[in-house]
Amino acid sequence: MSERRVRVRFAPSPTGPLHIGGVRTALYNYLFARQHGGDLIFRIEDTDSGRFVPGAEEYIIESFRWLGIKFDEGVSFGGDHGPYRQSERRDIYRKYVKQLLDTGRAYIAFDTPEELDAKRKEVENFQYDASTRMQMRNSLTLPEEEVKRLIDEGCQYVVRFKIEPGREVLVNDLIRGEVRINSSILDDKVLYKSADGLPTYHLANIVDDHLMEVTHVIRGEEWLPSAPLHVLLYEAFGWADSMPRFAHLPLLLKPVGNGKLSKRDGDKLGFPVFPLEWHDPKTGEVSSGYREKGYLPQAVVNFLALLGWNPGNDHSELLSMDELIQLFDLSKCSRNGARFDYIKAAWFNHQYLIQQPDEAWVPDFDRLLQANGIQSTPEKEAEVVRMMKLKVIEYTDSEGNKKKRNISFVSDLWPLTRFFFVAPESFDREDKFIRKNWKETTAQEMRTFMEVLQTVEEDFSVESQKAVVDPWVEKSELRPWNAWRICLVGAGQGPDMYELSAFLGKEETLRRMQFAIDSLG
RNA sequence: GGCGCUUUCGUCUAGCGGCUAGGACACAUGCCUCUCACGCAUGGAACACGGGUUCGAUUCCCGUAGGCGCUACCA
Repeated sequence: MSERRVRVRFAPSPTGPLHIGGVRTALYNYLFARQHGGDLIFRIEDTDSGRFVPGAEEYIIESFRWLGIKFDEGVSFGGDHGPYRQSERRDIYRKYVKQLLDTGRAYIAFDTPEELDAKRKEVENFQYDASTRMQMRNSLTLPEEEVKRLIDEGCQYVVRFKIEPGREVLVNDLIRGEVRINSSILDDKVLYKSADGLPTYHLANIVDDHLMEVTHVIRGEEWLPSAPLHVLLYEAFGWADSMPRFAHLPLLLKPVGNGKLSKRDGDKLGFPVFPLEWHDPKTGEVSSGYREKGYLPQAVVNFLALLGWNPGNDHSELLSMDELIQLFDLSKCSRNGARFDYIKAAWFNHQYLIQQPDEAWVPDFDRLLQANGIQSTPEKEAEVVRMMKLKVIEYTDSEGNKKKRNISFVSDLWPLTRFFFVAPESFDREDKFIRKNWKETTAQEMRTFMEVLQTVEEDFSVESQKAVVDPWVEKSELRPWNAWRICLVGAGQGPDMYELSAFLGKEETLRRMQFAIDSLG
């Protein structure tokens, strides 16, 4: 094999938002291209005019921009192998369809979709191939003048690939090894439709990959059955020598149940299957996206990379894009479908989230508070984030060990920070923590404690409180912490009590205590 | 139905003829602590089945069963 520059492509169809499985395919192409110092091409396969969805192309481009997957050429990226939109390459395809027709590798068929449907109903397992094509209405069975007349009359037709039966076709797959199939089971695939003057996927795909000098075709396993057809097409064009290598990736499966991952699964189990939120222009339906759910792009990339590929035992599973590029290896891709584990996806996000600086959280946290009807200031929010990171995300325990909390998304913070902004309105006497920490004598103790707090300086800083409270705690031998926490939080959670009361201020702290005493008695 | 791909803990996987079958997520228990879904420690948990090949199979081959995909004038 000659030393060609590695060129791969990701070629979605703009029929809607980009599925997460497609994202993984693109990612693998990107990793492969980068590792080999090659090019990644972005091609739009819009040969099915009926399924075109406005905005899909822009959505896909924005998704990759967010994820940090960069293309070297293609739609919106430039390059000298264009145009990269298949609907703009009609003349090119026409030329190659003619070549196949002229060399007798393809023929014109006039059978209407209705006729074919009828045939399929009539004959069980009907297939348009060597065994049946001589009974159909095509340029093989009709006289030449008749064919010409039909075309001149504007009769719609398709061009079919004439598959030679009884041949063993070999597909050499980088992941699966040699796959052999007999050409007799292939049907005479439609390559071109006169109705819209566009080729089908198969023809356009081969012509474009050849013209764009693609060296490796890395795509989903759903294409494996048609790979032999593609091999045959390369041969028919006389391009067998420069045929790309194939690699068919395992599919992403539902987290539970049978079948491949679908949009429905995301809705049902509450995780996104699209990188970005998508507003369907036709139905108005909104599908959630990883970005809007609070995922970090590095986490999505890391998680996806490991779904169907693994660098082996000597590596951490936390891998940056650069590390992925270095480690990626097609031959180490697994061959069986991978269930989509959204719980683990959240764990990856946790890992990347806690590495972020405090400031990075504030805008998202602010949005979270606003969504919950809280008016606050950026300074206050930054203070809460600091406290939560200190206590909840990362803190040092009594033995000096660094500890971390399980926050997967900034939005997880709301139930953990609500009490900073909203005073407890009621208390659940059945709550384990409250039952254990609020006894008959507690109300009286809290009253006494309030008197002590009254004497703290008005600034109510942590230091001012400690100066007064610590000695009192030591002398009185009371341990007010848990009961105090009930007063201020209403439950057994939250940061260090001094920090919390300092944040709330003297007035609010005492107010909440009085309320708890009145409520719980 | 036909054709193809596939089969290691619940999940993602390591393993490429000889291992107490390893890791990660999840789960359970314990420790720590003024609370918490963290951290640390510990634990339970897998080679689909049946034949071969071999001194020896999780590993190689063949069946069976299960899973997945394709079977359009969609990609």
